[in-house]
Formats: sequence, structure tokens, C-alpha cells
Amino acid sequence: MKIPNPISLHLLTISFKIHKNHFSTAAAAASTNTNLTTLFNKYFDKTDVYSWNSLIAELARGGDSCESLRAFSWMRKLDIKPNRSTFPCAIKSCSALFDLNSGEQTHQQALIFGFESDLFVSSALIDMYSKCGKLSNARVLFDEIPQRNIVTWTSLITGYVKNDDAHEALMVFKEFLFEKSKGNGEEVGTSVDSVAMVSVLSACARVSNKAVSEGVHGVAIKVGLDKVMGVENTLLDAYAKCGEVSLSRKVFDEMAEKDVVSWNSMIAVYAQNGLSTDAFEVFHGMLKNGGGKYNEVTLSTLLQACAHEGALRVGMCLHDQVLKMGYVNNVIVATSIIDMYCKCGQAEMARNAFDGMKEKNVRSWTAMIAACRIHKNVELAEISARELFKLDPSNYTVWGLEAQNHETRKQSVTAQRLPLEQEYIMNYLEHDK
DNA sequence: GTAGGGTTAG
Repeated sequence: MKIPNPISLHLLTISFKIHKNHFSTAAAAASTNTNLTTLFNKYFDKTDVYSWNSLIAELARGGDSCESLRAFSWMRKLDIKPNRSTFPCAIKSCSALFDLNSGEQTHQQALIFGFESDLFVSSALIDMYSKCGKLSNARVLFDEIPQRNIVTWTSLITGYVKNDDAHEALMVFKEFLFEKSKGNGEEVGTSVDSVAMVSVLSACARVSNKAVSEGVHGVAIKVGLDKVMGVENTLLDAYAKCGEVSLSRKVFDEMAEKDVVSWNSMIAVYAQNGLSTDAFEVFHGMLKNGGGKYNEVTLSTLLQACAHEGALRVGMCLHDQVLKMGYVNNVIVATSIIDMYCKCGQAEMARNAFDGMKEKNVRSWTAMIAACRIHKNVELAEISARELFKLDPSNYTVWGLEAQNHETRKQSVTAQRLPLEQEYIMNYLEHDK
């Protein structure tokens, strides 16, 4: 029986997971899940590349990238020949996992099967290399493509943005516009789309230059994409990051429709510019007109506004809401809570929130150290700093602690010198070959 | 049947 209808595919996806368990825990599989395993074995045609493609795609779409890659390698072990639809999904799973090794291997396979000039494969590869920090590989691939389309252009632009080079991202966009103006292929208006505009505008947000943002906004108007919600959301952010809060608000007010990202973005604009009252006001509007649907980003941003305003009572109320909605284990949200308590002068509450955190990272330690300082608990600050030091030896918070403790100071010096020593050793070994 | 995007923490 052939697969792809959505319902059986869903069943197969589940049965695939069970199938995997079947080998590791035979007993468990034998009890309750035998039916699905049987289903899988019965309906999944393991000789059919289309079945494998569907499975790999479905798993990748569902965020189960690990299983998606397992499916790909299983398929290869059975010596099933992949086709042009197999690779984009498999490569996408490598990017999602930031797995450069698998990415390179999959790239090699794509070359072996002759898909090096396939645009779907190329754009997935450009995305994969840039997500894995290998932007130069992405660039080489891009330069080798004879006929680029908007997706390959966008992949490269996004790659530069994600690798902290928004300026180069804008240069690539400029190159794109130039190429179109020469009359090569389609015109700008027909080739650019909203995803590309969003990507370019996110680069504008990072370079924070008003003229540049206005220029890109102009392009969006010219090609008729300025009224697309996603574009408006990014444009709003881009203007705010240039310090143009009123322009940002203008975009927001003129939106025909707003989603949760629109509301969150506008709240963030005010919270980040110290305009807490406006941030609360937008949230009020969100509750009234936004269908009352807010998320962890909303709460985290509002906590930031409370931190700025010293609005402890609102902050505590938001903390309650975080607990109710089950966001307490989200590192960003939890860090916002610690920071809010800290800035409201409640070091004890900050510490309680910190102790309750399941997962801690550099930012939460940093917020905790700040709370200790406010509480004038030098000893605890010192202990926290040492913990932070283990996570991130180059963190400025540790350096800023004035290293009262001799040991901390000694470790600091070692950490500063270590990279140089490593470089020296590497050089030495290179020349000794 | 397949590729690319936006908001939140010091």
C-alpha cells in the first residue's frame, strides 16, 4: 500500500517513534504499542523513496529533527536512492540541530546524487552552513549558483544577520537590487517577497540607521509588501531600534490587523526606551482589542517595564501569571523576574526566584550577582561570580566584581592569557609537522 | 512532496 495521505502519515510518524523504542525496550513495545508497530511495518513501504521523503519531511516539520535524520540514515542503510525532495528536508534537520557534521555528510551525498545545482538543495545548504557558523561556505555555495532565486538570496541575507554582520546582509540586498535593475531575469517587484523583506528589515533593525530603514521601507511600498503583517511587525522594530519611536508607533497604529508579535513588539519598543507607562498602556489595549491572548514574551517584556519603573506590585502580579501559565522554567522569563525584583530593591525575592530556577545560564547568574550587590551580600556575589566564571570565563560581570578574592583575580588573569597560549601551542605544532 | 523570515533578558 502506498502512503501519502495525511492521516496515515501521522500514524506512521507515531509508529516510527514506537518502532525505535521497540529495539531498545522490547518489553514496553510488546505490551501496548504492538498494533502501531504492526501498522508501521505493514503500511510503510521501505522500498519506496516517496514514503521515506514523507516521513523525513513530517518529522522535520514537527520539530523532531533528530528522528528525521535517523530516518534519512536508515533509508541510506537500506540503499534507497534519495531524490531531489529528500535532501532539502534532511538538510533542514541538520540546520535545526546546528549539526555541522551531519550537514557536511548530507551535502556530500547531495553531490554524489547530482543535486548540486538544485535550488531547493542549495538554499537549504546555505541556511545550514550559516546556522552552523560557516558563513564562508555559505557564500561560496551562493556564488556558485548560476540562477539564483529569492529564497537563495534570502538565505544568504539571513545568514549574515544571524552571524552578526547586518551590514553585509544589507550589501547583499543592495547587490540583489542592482542585479534586478540590470534587467537580469525578473524585476524586483515580481521576485521579492515578504519573507525577504522581513529578513532585510531585521538587518535594518541591527544597523539602526534611520535613512537605511526608510530606504528599505520605500522598497517595500514600491513592491506592495508594506501592508503585510510580518513586514509591518519587523518595520516597527526597525524604526524603534533607530530611536524613531513615533515612526514605530505610526506603523503600529496603521496596521489593519495585529497578531501577538505586533503587540509584543510595540510593548518592547516602549519598555526598551524607558517608557514603561506606554508599555503598560499598549498591554491594556492588547487585553481589550487583541483577544486577550498573550504569551511568555509579553510577560517577560512587561517585567522589564516594571524593572525600569520600580513597579513591584505589578511585577509580583506578573510573576503570579508566569506561574499560572507555566512559563517559570523558561530561562528568559525567569531571568526577567530576577532582574525585576533586583531593580525593585527586593534582593531576597530575586534570590528565591533564582534558587527556584530549573535551568540557569549566564544571564540568570548575571542578574543574580546584580541582586547580591544591591543586597550588599559580597560573599554570595563572590560565590555566584565563581559559578558564572565556570560558565563563561570572559564574562564582564566577573571582571567588574573588582576581584576582592585573590583566587578569582588569579583565575581572571589565567583566562585572559589562555587563548594566547593556545594559539602559541597551535602555531608550534603546525610548524613542527 | 522539497528551501528562506519577525517580538522577549544585562
